[in-house]
Amino acid sequence: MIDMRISIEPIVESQSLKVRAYAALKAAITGMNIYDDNAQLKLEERDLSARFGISRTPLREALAQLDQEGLVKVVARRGIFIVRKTKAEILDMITVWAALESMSAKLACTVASDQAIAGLHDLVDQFDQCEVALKMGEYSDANIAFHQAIIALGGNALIQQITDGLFLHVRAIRNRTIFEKDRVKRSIEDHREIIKALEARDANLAGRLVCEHTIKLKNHVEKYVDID
Amino acid sequence: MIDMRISIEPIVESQSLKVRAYAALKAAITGMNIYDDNAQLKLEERDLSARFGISRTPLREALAQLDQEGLVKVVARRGIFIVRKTKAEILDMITVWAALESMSAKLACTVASDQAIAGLHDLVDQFDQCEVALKMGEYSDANIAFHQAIIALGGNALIQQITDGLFLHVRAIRNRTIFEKDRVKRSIEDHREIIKALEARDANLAGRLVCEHTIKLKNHVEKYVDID
DNA sequence: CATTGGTATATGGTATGCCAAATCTGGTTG
DNA sequence: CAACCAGATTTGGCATACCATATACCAATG
Repeated sequence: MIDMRISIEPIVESQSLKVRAYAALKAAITGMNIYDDNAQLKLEERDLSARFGISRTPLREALAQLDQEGLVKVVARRGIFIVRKTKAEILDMITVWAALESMSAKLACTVASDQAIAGLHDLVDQFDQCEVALKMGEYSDANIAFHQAIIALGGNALIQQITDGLFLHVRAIRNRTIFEKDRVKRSIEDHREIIKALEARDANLAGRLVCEHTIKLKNHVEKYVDID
Repeated sequence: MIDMRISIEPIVESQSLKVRAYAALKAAITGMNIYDDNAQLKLEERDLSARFGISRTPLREALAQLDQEGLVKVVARRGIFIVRKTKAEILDMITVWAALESMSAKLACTVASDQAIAGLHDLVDQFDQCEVALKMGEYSDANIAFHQAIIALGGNALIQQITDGLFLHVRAIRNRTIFEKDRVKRSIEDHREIIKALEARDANLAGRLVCEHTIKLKNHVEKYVDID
């Protein structure tokens, strides 16, 4: 018997103002180069609520969430400030990234399908093209996309959630990162080796390679990125 | 010349009501056995604000923060619910724990002082006494204290922050965890070996031992803990 | 002119009230 | 008796007004 019910989409449950304000603010903050010297880092509740056309209450809740995530800092009777992470904090984040992606790679060796692993090749190829383009931004995004893919293969939702937050911050310093063609080339080689290890289902090797690869980035940032 | 200035302590800047409400709620929630079958899992804003003697606004902000941390879930026009993590989520948490503590152990091999590492022996000894007491609660707390100590040795503040949040949830299921004397004994042996590896500054070994040790816990929880 | 103390303003924190949707309750109806 | 409907109640979302304090500005003072 044919299903006679008309197809009903649930009415777009318009998200709460808080959620929408949160998304808008997060997009705005992560979209700007906060590490530029002339970046505007101060915000005001009343100004923002007026510009969003909502009251301060849901806006404050969105700001509180961003505060907890470390993107802004709300100071009583002073203002709301977009947070620039210190170099030490960025290095700590990359360390966490290394640990979690390494674990994901190990997990992927048992849980990921051959097909899913094979999909990584495309990402490396895109990455390779960015190398030609020699643009830091695209390079960085393609690089992060590859690592997010490995993390997704591990199937641990919490790791994905944590690292998504980290990537936001690491991404923000890319304009402060020296672009070296050699480093990109070596990076691509690393990626190809990682894929090989995953395909061989060699958990120890994959975990080690991923960790070492990200620690290389950490060392690079430590040496060549100048923030604070 | 004597310093004639009177000694002035900065006035204790009383924290905001939001912060205090957050702390009180968090303590209350983590202090109760939310996995007990007859646990009260529903809260109400107005009831809580009345009992705390504050208005709903700061209370709501505290609840929103707990919501983001995953301790409660605020549902519009339904209520506020204390969140019971699913078994899969707990397992994911333990996996993250394993990855981050393993990384901390590796870091500790280079950054921790001999003295700091030596301090771990005391924790194992306390742990050993808890074995005699055969109480799940004390065992669990002493166990977590040991692992937090290793994480502290790594010196990565972000890892500490993330794992502190995880331990809250893992701690909450301890009453659902079967207490096995054999497991405790093997656990203590593991701990002593981990200390040895740290003292030998063998980063690879320490990292591996810590990871394997926590994965054992994960497997134990997977097999013997019944929640959901 | 430099210093100092008061005052106005800016700005995040808090209290309160209303709104809309979900739920509950009691009675009506077939 | 079951199904159902309407109004009352519950409850989180939101807007608004007021509060307290950090800062800026200005006048009084030497």
